[in-house]
Amino acid sequence: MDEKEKAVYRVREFTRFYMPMLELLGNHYLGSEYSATEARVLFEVYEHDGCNAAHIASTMNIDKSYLSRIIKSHESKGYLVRMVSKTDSRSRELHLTELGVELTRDFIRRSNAQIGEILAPLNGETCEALMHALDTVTELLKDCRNKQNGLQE
Amino acid sequence: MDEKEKAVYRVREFTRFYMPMLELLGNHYLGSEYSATEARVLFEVYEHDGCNAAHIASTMNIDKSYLSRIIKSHESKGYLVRMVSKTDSRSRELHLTELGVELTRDFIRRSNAQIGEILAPLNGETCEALMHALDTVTELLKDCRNKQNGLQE
DNA sequence: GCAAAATAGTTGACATTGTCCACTATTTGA
DNA sequence: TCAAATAGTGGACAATGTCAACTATTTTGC
Repeated sequence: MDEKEKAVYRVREFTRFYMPMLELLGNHYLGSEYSATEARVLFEVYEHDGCNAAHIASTMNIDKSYLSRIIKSHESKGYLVRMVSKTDSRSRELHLTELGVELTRDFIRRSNAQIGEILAPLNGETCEALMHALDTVTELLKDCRNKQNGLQE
Repeated sequence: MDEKEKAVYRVREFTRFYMPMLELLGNHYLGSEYSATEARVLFEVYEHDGCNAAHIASTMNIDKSYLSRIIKSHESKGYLVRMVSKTDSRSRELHLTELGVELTRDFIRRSNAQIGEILAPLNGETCEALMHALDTVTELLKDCRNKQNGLQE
């Protein structure tokens, strides 16, 4: 097993450990009454106010008809509003309502609380170490991605 | 924002980056015709030959009736066999068939290939760095878990 | 040893989640 | 200006997951 194979094995092993640890598996978002997909749609609009369904469908990689229904449901619950775009009347700009913003922020709070609970035993030093290690992983993987895109594009 | 809050934020940020990077979202396992759940069941039996459904249900945290049907389906496709346990006749030991082992190994090969492709630009040195960083993250998070379980149990 | 509780697994009914295809309306582009 | 592309909707359906009831065992407490 050479270095590269070891690293691949290690990434797989890490993933198997990391995902269940953060309870990222399963369908309900942080034990809320909303599915992970429903929550992510709200999150997407929260972060990209005024985006349209096509944007969400492509970034989340989900079916547009499915998304259409999720958006409809969010609208009916008063979490977001749709406004016909002025530049393209096929497209509707999505905006969270105050209620939707509240709900989304509550998701974020709960997610923070959950992770905060997991990290509770860390002290200043180990916090630093964790963040540093996460930075390293992120940098290395981003480098990989950039180099590959650089070659292809 | 204190150290702890920074770390929590950093973990969330990392997760948002890491999961899509490895294409861990979505329902099909590595573009196969099997769902992630179906594949994970095979994987579980592959790693724990002779385990029973209860073991899988608890480690995967899925409904036993759902699992019962997945196992039935795997059996009907010839991927595994069930044998009544000699020590507990309520329980059935699960064993992959040769075909099931083949399929599972193929999943692992494909997963390795996929991750290998992502890691392709790494060299010996950066491989080491990545593995070391993953080890650090794993250790720190495991410590958190152990300390918390230590307090509770 | 025995009744009650717990456990392994199955099944039916159902709810949720996601996919596929056809369709309208609009915009883009040759 | 007309064909192709894009945004979004809706119907039909398939896949995925949940809940409760049930049988057959095993374990537990007495």
